[in-house]
Amino acid sequence: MEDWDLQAVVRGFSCEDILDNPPSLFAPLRFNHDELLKLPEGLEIITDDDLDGLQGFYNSFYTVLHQPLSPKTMSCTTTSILAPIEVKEPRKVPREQHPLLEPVDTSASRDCAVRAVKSRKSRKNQNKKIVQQVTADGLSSDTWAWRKYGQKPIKGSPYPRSYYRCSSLKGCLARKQVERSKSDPSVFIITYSAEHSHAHPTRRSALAGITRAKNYIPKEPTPREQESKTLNEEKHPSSPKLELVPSPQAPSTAFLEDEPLQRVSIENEQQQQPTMEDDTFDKAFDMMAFGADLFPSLEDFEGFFSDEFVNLGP
DNA sequence: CGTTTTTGACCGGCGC
DNA sequence: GCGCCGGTCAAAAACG
Repeated sequence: MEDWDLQAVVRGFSCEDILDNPPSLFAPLRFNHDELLKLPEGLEIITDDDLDGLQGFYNSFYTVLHQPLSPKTMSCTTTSILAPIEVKEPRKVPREQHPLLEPVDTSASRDCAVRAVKSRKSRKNQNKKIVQQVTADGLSSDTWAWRKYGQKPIKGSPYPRSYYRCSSLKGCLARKQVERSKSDPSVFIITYSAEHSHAHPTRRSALAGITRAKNYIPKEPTPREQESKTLNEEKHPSSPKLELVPSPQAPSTAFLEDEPLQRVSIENEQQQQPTMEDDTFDKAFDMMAFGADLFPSLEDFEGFFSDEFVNLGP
């Protein structure tokens, strides 16, 4: 990976930037297997089939949410894998003329994308713990919604440890522990474990962008969508249609403000600090997970894309 | 009334 | 087997 100069390619690539900046949210993305082979993490779960699936899955998003770039603008993406392309003069081109957007098998694409994302998540959930030290008034730098489920006195410390789980989505494995430092009571030690299995609930602009795109597609309301929230959650506990809405309150962190004091360490069997490459791929996979969460079933996925703007056939 | 917090009970891992 | 410890569960209370 030493000779893998992604930095020039991905400089400025930020998940938040992308999600907050609709023109580049789903810029064309080329998954080049030869180049992916040089990446240290995430690669091992990507087979050729997965790669094709990810490519098609991603391109489906791009096709629907943004009009394809002109071939001239597109040419600069041919040697990069994760380059968000600045959209200067977007113009609509027929799908069959687009150099990167090939016919998509929605079933295979979505399955491959979901499989790849889940595989990656399960690996990461087993290994990574992230420890932060924050000031007393700086505990809320993470804007996830947490629910406290326990508190225990800790041997050797006069302060108890509080246990939190993510309250945004049933089944989310994300955990968080908070305890006051015994050596410096003004500092709180936060330990995160596992990862969220859903999109960040506060990515408002991204959701707005998705909503706007979906509004372009006439869609008959399904009986499921007309059910009450309670009934929906009983039948579809992991449905993101409800959970993606920003949580109106996060009591466990509502009193917290400001930025974290510092990141202390990342406890991981394999790596101490995420590299630029790893971080970039994490964000790319976050985007994939965001898409996978948005469409909990294949029916949702195909219903979203099978419209007059996208020709899914060969 | 739905959601979150509190808090004692419970459980599994570990060392002796 | 026993006790300790950390993590989780779940019923009741509190909250908005």
